[in-house]
Amino acid sequence: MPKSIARTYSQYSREAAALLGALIREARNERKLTAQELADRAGISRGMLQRIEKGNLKCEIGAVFEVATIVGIKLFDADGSDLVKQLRHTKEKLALMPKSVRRKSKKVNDDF
Amino acid sequence: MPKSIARTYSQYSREAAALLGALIREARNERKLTAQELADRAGISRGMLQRIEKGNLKCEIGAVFEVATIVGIKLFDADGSDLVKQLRHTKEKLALMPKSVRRKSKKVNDDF
DNA sequence: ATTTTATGAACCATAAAAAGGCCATATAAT
DNA sequence: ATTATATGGCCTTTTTATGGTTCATAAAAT
Repeated sequence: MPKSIARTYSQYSREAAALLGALIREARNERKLTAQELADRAGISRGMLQRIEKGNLKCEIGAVFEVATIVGIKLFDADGSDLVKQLRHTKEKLALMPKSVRRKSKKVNDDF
Repeated sequence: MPKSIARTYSQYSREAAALLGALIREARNERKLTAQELADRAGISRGMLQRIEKGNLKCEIGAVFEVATIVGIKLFDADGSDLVKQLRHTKEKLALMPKSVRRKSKKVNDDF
């Protein structure tokens, strides 16, 4: 049972969401879409789009990605994107990775 | 009242979430963190982290961002990132943007 | 081999998010 | 100026995602 969680977010996460929201809003305006129109296309409510554009961290990621995609924002664009670069790396290694991880000892490996 | 929505997601959104999840998992393994440990640090449950790593689109974006941040994934990294590039553009323009958008006529401006 | 620990998947109760409506304000068009 | 449309909050109801639990399997340590 979700027991009254008071979630906290790092500043980085907050900024990331706020910036993404601002980017979405700008893209929407450039395309001359009203909030209602974009919300309809994304299959969400207008209030939801408002929260996304404000950078609300509680929005579901699927809704954010959908909206971003519709207005033409590429989270993982072609080949220049740093994330895509990292991911290429990932997918190559993924097949040979063990499914679980165990540290050598119980010593906390807190190296970062 | 939410009227029993069966939300659909674009393939792009699904892939984006799946890739991000895979990236998180790899980063977690590289840092030798167990799912429980990472979940604890992010302030989420282990089940939630599982869903994130699987690319579940219904997870809240704040949780995904937190986890990604903790394992060192930069969504909007320094200055090379394409998103940051776009955002710089955005923030400059933001101040002078109108708050609402109106099209010239009622003709649907569907140019994309 | 045995033991210990990590993961994956399902279930359930409930806190929380989302939709939809409404209204006030703001902006754009006339 | 007036009119029309867009946005931003707030509120209530309904839906859903989340945390917690359990269990089975998988992998690592011993």
